[in-house]
Amino acid sequence: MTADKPEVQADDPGPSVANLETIVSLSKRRGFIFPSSEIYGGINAVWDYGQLGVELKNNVKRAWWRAMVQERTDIVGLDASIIMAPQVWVTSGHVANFTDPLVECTTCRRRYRLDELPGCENLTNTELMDPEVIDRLGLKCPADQGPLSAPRRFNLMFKTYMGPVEEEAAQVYLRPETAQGIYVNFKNVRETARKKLPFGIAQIGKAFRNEISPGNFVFRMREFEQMEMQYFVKPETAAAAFNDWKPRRMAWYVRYGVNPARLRFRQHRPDELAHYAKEAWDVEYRFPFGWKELEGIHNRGDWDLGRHQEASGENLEYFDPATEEKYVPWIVETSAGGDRAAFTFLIDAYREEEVRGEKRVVLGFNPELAPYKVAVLPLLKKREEIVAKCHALREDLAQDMMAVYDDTAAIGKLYRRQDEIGTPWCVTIDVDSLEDGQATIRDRDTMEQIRVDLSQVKPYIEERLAKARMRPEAVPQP
RNA sequence: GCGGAAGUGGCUCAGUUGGUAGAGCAUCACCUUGCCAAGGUGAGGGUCGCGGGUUCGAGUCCCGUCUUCCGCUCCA
Repeated sequence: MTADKPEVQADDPGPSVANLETIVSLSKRRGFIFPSSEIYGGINAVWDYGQLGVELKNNVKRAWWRAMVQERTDIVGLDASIIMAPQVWVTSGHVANFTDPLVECTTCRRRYRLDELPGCENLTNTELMDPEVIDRLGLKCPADQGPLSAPRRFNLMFKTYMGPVEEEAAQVYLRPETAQGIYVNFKNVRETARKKLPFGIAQIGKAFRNEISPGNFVFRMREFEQMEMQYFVKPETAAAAFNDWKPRRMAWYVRYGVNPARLRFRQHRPDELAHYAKEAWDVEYRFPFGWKELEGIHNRGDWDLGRHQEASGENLEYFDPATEEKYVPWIVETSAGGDRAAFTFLIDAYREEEVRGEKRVVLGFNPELAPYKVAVLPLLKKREEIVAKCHALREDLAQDMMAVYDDTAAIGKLYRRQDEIGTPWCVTIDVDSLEDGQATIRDRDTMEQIRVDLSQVKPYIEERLAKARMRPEAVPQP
């Protein structure tokens, strides 16, 4: 393992497992994340985003899209379908590698397709999955004669049927990764977007995997969102492109508030490289349950386009007008988890503070990611003029940002409610406001209060939001 | 997939040797207060994860199942 940072950051361990339990409970209590289908007992490794969670996640996706598409001239977006031609998954290698009964040698860890071992060629599906089949047929590891595990089917891909009849011919898969949707559209985009190499295609979308070990809240789910960008380059420049994207991707998390001390890179060892990868690094975050992958940056070479070109018969080469060369582009991929990113921002924003002996939880989101940007609160809800001004202000703010009104508690409690869900600013209208036309803006992080004219509330917040989006070059490097 | 632990109102939990459920917080209403989780009164909300079984009677015992967490395994 190669790490750019030491294994332990004693000075900043980040949220603990106990904090995580608080976060999970808060997520449920305030409406960030719920177990899916909870009234029926839930379903394994699937979660739903509630009224606050959907805002957070949408903001995360928007922030990613901003960095990948909006701010760049060389990357365009795409939204490919979840159901693709089954042949795609044959070409990609997913069908061959993840739908078969596998057995593993318990000593050398080699894996075999059971139906390819001598004497097993004609076994039925039922026989192939019989736990006793190894003993019954006296099977041993072909390499070292070690004992074999019971057969296990790696049903990575979700299957369903297209059309009215459930038959083998109509079987389709829910995509286990979004990348293939980009590869199969490479030719379409290249022809219509008028981009010269190097250029990229970015996509955010759902993917589905029958993970063997899901868990850790929303860290590993069976239905999840990927945020992927495939960058197509001239083969000789792939290494340089890789080295450009690698730090850029870690900086994105820092840009939106993740503590750099809780981020690191980890390079894949040669023996753990995926079949398509020439080089692979992960951006890892220090979760309460350990350092875990947030995002992978992979040099995929020409593996994908080459395979699709061969299998489809379509010419996927790029003609370079400058050099008059023709070649299959190489791909540098950045593949992030949308749910993991949202989870990371949630965890990293967590902090506990003590105010006059009372403990309170604050989610210190970057304002761009906060579900609500501003809460408008009346100091006195008895005064109709105050309430009316609050509603008018909220309505005006809501034209441009998520803004909420709340009057169902004393002001101190209203503030803390907003702190707990990470609202960066609260605007309070009081009796004086009726006279001087000013309101109080209270900052979640500094607890400072400033008094501004009502007409200046929105410009003030918009200016602060713009600052929260800090240009990439202004972001401190991890 | 294996082993362990746990599932009781939105959250955190209590429920004695089986006798058809409580607390705190939260929520809502009203009164009071008015700049950092104030106080008072009241209200709503649970067939105790789900399904069977034993029993006159099960949150409490038995079986199955689902879900979550921990460990192992696994991990494109």
